[in-house]
This record gives sequence, structure tokens and C-alpha cells, in this order.
Amino acid sequence: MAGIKHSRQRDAIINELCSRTDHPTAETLYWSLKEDFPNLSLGTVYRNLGLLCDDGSIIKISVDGADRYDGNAKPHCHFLCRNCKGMFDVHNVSPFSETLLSSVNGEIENYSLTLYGVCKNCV
Amino acid sequence: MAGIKHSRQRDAIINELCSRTDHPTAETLYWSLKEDFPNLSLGTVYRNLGLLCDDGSIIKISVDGADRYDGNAKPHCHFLCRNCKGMFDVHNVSPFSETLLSSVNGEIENYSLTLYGVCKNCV
DNA sequence: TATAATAATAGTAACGATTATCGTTATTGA
DNA sequence: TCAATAACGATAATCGTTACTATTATTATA
Repeated sequence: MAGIKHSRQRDAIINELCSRTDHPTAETLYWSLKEDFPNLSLGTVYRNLGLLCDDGSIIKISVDGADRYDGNAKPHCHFLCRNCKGMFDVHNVSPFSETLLSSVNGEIENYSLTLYGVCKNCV
Repeated sequence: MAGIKHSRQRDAIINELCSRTDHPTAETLYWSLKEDFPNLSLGTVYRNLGLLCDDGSIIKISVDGADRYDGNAKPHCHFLCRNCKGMFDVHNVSPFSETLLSSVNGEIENYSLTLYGVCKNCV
């Protein structure tokens, strides 16, 4: 395999991201991994998240403030609570109606749907 | 009216934003308005866009890179071309199916749906 | 119309998130 | 085991955005 090497840090980053469903920011991941890698660098986290996004194995979600990452690369929707800032998956649903698909002037390759509101935990 | 004054700059900002459909960034608006307001400040653009978002008369769209603004505050979808970076409105469509609505653990107040792909202009 | 109160501005510094740089370390294939 | 080099940690630089402050413009009132 030319050009790509393994690293304990990269394995730990993807492992940590995929083991949680809270769509953490780079910095959140960084602090979680600090326990096992006391001198982990935030730049390393960003660099690896970028690489993983590029090869399509994870997803970056652009939101207000710091971007959040999702270890589940299969397209799906998210719900963002304006109270607790928690982001939850909304699975197994296609948001696209026939009318929507027919009114787009282009070929849809991907999408990002974020719903905003207050989650059930926050009443 | 307590606390709010008019300003030529604010009027021009909302006027410019509402007269175009390309979902400009703050900086794009800034340069467009520079002609009429040679010493307009970028901070003024940001401040007013923020105020207008707060009172719900415009919308901010979080995307990769600089945020984009939409003078049309009525919820609707967007299509972002990965080639020309153009952002187009997708009108008169509700993206929500019954199955989606029923699988959300909270009350939906708003949403942001961006479709990614290549627009017809870019083949 | 002049005046006083104050919201809004321009200019600029500061900030937070992210990316780039660079010398050192770890991984890998021979 | 060694050489080549990808990845790292530390940190500087960049970018988008917000905050600060002295000045200007708007507005209500006399």
C-alpha cells in the first residue's frame, strides 16, 4: 500500500468516533483520547478527521460553531436540540419526496438534513 | 419604538440580500455594497445580518467555509453545486415524510436541508 | 430648526476554529 | 536492522466572526 501508514492515533480516533453516537466535535474527541494518548495533538485529530472525511468513511456536519463528526457515513438525518445541544440520529428514513426530487435542477449525490427543536429529554 | 433606529447601511444590506438569490456570504454582500458605501465596515455587515437573523427576517445557512445568508426566511431547501459552488433554492417542497416525522424524538421547530451534487449548468 | 440622547457606524483588535509548517518519531518494507 | 517516509506533536498562521471604542447619524422633543 503506497503512501498510507497505520498509526495508533488514527485507529484510536476512528474507533472512538464510531463507538459513540453524540456527533462530537474535533475538540471533544481530542479530550476523550487524551486519557490514552496524553500528548495527542489537536492538529492530529483534525488532520485524521479530514482524511477520513476525504475517503468517505466518516461525515462532517457543518453547524453553528464547531463542526461535528459522525462515524456513520451512511446518509441519514440529524436532530439538534436547541436546549442541550445534543445531536441525535434519525435513522432509516429518506427525507425525499418525489416532488422534491423532481424540482431539483441537478443530480443529488448527497444531502445534509438537520432538524432543529427541543428533544424529548428537555421536555 | 424604543431601542431601534434606522440606518442607511442596514436598509441597504437587507435590500441587497433580498434582491438576490445566490445566498451570498457576509463578505460577498460587503463587496457588493462597497460601491454605494465606500467606507462600509465588514463588522457592520455581520452585525446587521446577525440582528436580522435574530428577529427571523433572514436565515443563516451553515456550510463548509463561510456561512451563507438567505433573504427568504420561509423554510425551504437548498441545492449546493460542488463544481461552481452555486447555491440554488428548491421551493414549494416539504422534505418531511410521515415516517420521518414519527421517528424524531422531539418537536421540530425548523430544519435545514442542503442537497449536494452538480447543477444542470455544470452538466 | 436646534438640541440632547443614544443607536449605529467605521476601524481595528481579539477570538475561536481550523489548517499549515517543521523538526522529530513511528511505521513499514526490504 | 536499516532506510525511506508517513504521521506525529508543538506551534505558528490563517480564516471567519465577534467585541471594543471613539465618532457619527438618527430620532424625539423643545
